[in-house]
Amino acid sequence: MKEENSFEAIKEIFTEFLIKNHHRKTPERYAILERINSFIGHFNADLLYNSMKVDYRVSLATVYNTLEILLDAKLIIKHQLGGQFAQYEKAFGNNTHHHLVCTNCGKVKDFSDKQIRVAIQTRTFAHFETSHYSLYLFGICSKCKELLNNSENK
Amino acid sequence: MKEENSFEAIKEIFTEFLIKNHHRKTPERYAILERINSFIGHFNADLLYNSMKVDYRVSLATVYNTLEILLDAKLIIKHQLGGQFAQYEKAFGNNTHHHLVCTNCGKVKDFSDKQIRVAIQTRTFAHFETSHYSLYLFGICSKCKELLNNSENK
DNA sequence: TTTGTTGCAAAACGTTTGCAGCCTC
DNA sequence: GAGGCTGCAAACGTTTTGCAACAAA
Repeated sequence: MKEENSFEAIKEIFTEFLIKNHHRKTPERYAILERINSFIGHFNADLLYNSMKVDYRVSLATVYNTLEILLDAKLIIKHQLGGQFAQYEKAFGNNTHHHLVCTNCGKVKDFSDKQIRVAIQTRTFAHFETSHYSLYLFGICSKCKELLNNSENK
Repeated sequence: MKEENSFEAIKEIFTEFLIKNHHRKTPERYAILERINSFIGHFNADLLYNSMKVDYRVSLATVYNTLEILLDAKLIIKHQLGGQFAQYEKAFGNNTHHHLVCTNCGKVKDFSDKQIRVAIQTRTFAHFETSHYSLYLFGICSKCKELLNNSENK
């Protein structure tokens, strides 16, 4: 029940952002926001575009355009990890977390750690005003470790 | 005096890495390592290539190839920040640090914080073996803040 | 009516790859 | 001499752009 309401609230935030920045409230933009809301975890522009195409006529250019606006509105977060393509993530509904990135398969998992979060958030700087942060731990996930061990022992 | 010696040590580490991994010790690879050693702070592949071109005949492909090897040898670190291109950084001669990234001008500054470092390094996971990490704090640097304030007060 | 937004396709960008010749080993 | 490495240029995949038609304001 709460889910339904909170997405309505997100749409409202988006609408307000569009009005304030003199952007138009096009159906494509709301359709994309809605699709993003249905995603769990990370996604990329291509995944989003292909998922839209199934039941909604929209161009890749519009997808990128809308992602840019959602980024400005701080409704999504952008990650630049592998190098090949950017990954995105909802910034609503999930609290601050950190990322485990497998350097073998590229998969990203989230975790929370209060001690780390507090250590970072309490740090201030004389000549820098922090707005947000990203923490990535790189390594090997258990699934890949198993695979690598097996291939070595053959 | 220490500088000279330590770079000789770096070259030796590189040589050992090349031998161990059955790579050839080509003059291009050493020339690139030497140029990287002369850099202060972050650099990218294009900057490195253009800097080499001035006095050394080398192709962009070789630059990328060598960066890949140096990455494997853990002599450099790769950052994916803006999205457009990758940035690199020497991993020798400077200890672990974190990054302040200005979202206005894109400049990157380093800082160290023992409390943050310890909090991250002591965290372990049941299904993930951490090898290294990256922490980026995004915000506005004092120079940009001044500029933005001025333009608002006009 | 104005002008921001759309879809489409072509272009741009950093990076990777294929290949013939070269040079370590 | 064998095969890894080089330079060159073409190819790659993601993202951006130019443009005419469209539709929100």
